[in-house]
Amino acid sequence: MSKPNTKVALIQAASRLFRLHGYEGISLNDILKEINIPKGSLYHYFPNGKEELAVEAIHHTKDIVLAWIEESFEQIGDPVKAVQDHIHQLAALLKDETEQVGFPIGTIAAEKYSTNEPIRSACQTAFEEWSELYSTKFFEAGYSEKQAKDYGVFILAAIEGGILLSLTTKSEESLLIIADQIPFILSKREN
Amino acid sequence: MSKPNTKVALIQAASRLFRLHGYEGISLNDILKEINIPKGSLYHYFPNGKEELAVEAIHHTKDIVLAWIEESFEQIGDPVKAVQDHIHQLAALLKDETEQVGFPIGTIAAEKYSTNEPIRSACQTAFEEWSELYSTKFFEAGYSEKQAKDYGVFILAAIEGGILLSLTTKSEESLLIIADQIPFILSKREN
DNA sequence: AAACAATTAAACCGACCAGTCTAATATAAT
DNA sequence: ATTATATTAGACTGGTCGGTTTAATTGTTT
Repeated sequence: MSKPNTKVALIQAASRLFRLHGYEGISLNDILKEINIPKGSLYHYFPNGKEELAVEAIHHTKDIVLAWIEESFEQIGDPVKAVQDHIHQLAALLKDETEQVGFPIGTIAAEKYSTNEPIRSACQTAFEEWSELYSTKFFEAGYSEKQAKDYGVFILAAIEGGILLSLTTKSEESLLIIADQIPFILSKREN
Repeated sequence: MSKPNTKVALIQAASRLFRLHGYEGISLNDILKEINIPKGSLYHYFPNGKEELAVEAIHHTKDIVLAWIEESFEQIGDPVKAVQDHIHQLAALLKDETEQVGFPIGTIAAEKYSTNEPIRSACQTAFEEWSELYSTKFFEAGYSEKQAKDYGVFILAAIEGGILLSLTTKSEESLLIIADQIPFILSKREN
């Protein structure tokens, strides 16, 4: 009990740095240096080293994003506008040099999906929970069960791709184009 | 002249391995070992080392994908069906263990967009040329200039995101859901 | 065949990697 | 106060990294 602040600080720093540079692009020394913590502490809290820390960092990133999506839906009733709001917030954050969001989960998933099963599994969980959160909101807003599910997957894919394009081109344009298309995608059709 | 087969072999191997494991996930020794080439040859053809090889590998990957998209459009006139065909081929390839497509450009872009300008720039070029190829095809098929451009970006983002989801979840489902939505996205609207 | 350039070959380098280890120190329990 | 436990501290290890260097070899030109 008492104060495992060190463990929390480690997870937060790892979450941020893995988001920005991926799994192989950040060393344990990088993480430790940033928060001034000795290596002994890391291996005390995470006996299985980098992999274990990464899995917990992925869960942490997942929870942050979940809460963030939820917030847009709670503040804005209309699911179409809520998704657009979320994307607009993303675009604004990517522009902001101080806020370094990076490519949440995407980078580490792309790197390790084929070579590290615990990490791939953690990334899958994150994607599934994000997608399911969208689906739940759509279903609650009156979409059919199948449409809610398909749209959840589709919106997540478009946003993930949009973040990657915007980061790579150093421009929010891709994300804004995607936001503009959202109303046409999220229509209640007969099929 | 004559036979710079070694250089081509290096670019092809690098293209494949970077696609699968990213920039930091693959060492020069990994690449050299796979095609049995000594380190001296690599630094003969690529004096600036890993970064220079990566930039050429990115261009190579870009060209492969360009030709591949083009093929779907040439074989199938209707742009909606052509995009669907391309996505279905992608989904099939990801399932096939022998064909290792990985996450073309995406992984290396996600890793290095903020820390290596030559690589970021090469990735941006790839994304732009892919997107513009889609746009050109849409425009030729009668879409308005703005719609053609926006749809090009949107389709690319959705496909990139879909590949990432399918790889991470080890299932073609995400890509198939996206393919099913394509007809509804690519509609000729008044706006 | 002699001279020259292009290419291959691999030993080698300092830097850094994830992970280990032992000791010191703080905190809690008795 | 004393013991036991949790945590901090950082030097250290074997291995791998990207990159360098020098020499051997091949190919081309004359």
